Amino acid sequence: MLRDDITTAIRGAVMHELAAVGYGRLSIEAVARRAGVSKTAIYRRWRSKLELVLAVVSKVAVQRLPLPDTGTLRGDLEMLFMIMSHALRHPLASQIIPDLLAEAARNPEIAQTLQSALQANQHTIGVLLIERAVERGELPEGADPGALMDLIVGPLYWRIAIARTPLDAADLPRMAAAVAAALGVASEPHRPVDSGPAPIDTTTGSGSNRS
Amino acid sequence: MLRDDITTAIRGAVMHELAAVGYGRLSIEAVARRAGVSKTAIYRRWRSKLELVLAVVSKVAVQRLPLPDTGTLRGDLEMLFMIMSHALRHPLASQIIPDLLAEAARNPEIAQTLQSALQANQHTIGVLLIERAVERGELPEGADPGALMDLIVGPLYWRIAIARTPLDAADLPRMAAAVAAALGVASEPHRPVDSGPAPIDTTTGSGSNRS
DNA sequence: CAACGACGGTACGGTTGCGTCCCGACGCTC
DNA sequence: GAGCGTCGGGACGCAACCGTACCGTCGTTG
Repeated sequence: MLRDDITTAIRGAVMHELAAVGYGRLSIEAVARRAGVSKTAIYRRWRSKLELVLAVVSKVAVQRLPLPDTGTLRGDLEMLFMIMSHALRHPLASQIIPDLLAEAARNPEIAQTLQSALQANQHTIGVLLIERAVERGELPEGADPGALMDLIVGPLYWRIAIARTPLDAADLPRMAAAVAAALGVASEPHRPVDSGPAPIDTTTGSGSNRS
Repeated sequence: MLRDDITTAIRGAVMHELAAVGYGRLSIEAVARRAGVSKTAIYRRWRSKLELVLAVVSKVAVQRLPLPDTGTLRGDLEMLFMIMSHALRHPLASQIIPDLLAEAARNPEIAQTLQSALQANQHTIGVLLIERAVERGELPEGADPGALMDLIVGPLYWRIAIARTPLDAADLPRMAAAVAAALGVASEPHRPVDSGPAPIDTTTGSGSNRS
């Protein structure tokens, strides 16, 4: 029986090492050093660096985010943003996630693992949040969660993980409101592009308004 | 005098190598091999891997994107999205950019270089696109380009570089419309958050609707 | 209490990359 | 056409890491 405490130490070391040097430069030796463990201990548990990282990351990524129903799309978004920004603020997460996502562009196995993890959360978010909004009448039916996902997670992810501009908690409601508006527009059934320079209805404009 | 053709070959090799293995695993030897050049040729031009990459990337990143005035915020966004998606579709760019952005989280020099490059484009986008919209009356004055940037580039970047879902060109207008709506809401002057579970107006709701 | 089995740790050969040094080749100048 | 300066290429010593084989230890079982 493999000792749990050592397994745990390895897991932690992988996370820290991943954050410190990234997947590309992650070395088994460094993980072993940081964990205060021998390389053999690691090779006994996982066959390769890829397997090790995938296992550790999967274990962490599976943790679902709770997403309470606030009663409104905007409220749900605000809540989601708070949770996301909290999660992405973790120094480990904010370094590991972009790194692995970049690595996923090269390594199909990593891509698939992340895709699965992402898909899980996507369902938490997509199915829950969006379908809730549809049921409330805040979004029209037939809204495609996949297409809306970009609008939901894109801005916050960019802000925190890419631009890394400090994000005041007070900014989240504003962002939530903006995204809610975007979702309204994006999920409208196809409408002809009002060509030309006519002033635009920046709000959801035509149909599909609630209340 | 250093031979230009060799310098060019090195630059190309760096880009390809960067895309293939990422910054973390980029090795001078591999660059030299791919460029069909000796290591000395590289060390004569740059002192280290970091300097090499920064120089090559800076050279590429400086190229500004043209951004014609279409007459409307939505049109400008659509145009911008087309340009961005075109640029991000390049296999090299779509692998190098996320990789370097992830690396920037660890390496301050890379962060600063990218920040500069990003800031340049940010001004192209922010000052041009947003101020144009303000002048047209499509956005209220005092809109903070920095805060709006997340809404503009976040969704498309997420879609192409992170989720890597195929993006139909026909989807861009929809996304542009959605983002335009988001910008309208986000740039509204502060308004009290309607607290509580009262049904929320997911659109811009109260005032400030144009047209 | 003895023997077994599974564990973690150390040591090893092989590989890869770093950064440098030296050499032959090429072009330019007088 | 001879000499000089600069270039690119190959080789070297050094360090890190990979994956494995072997060794001592500990807990368990009969």
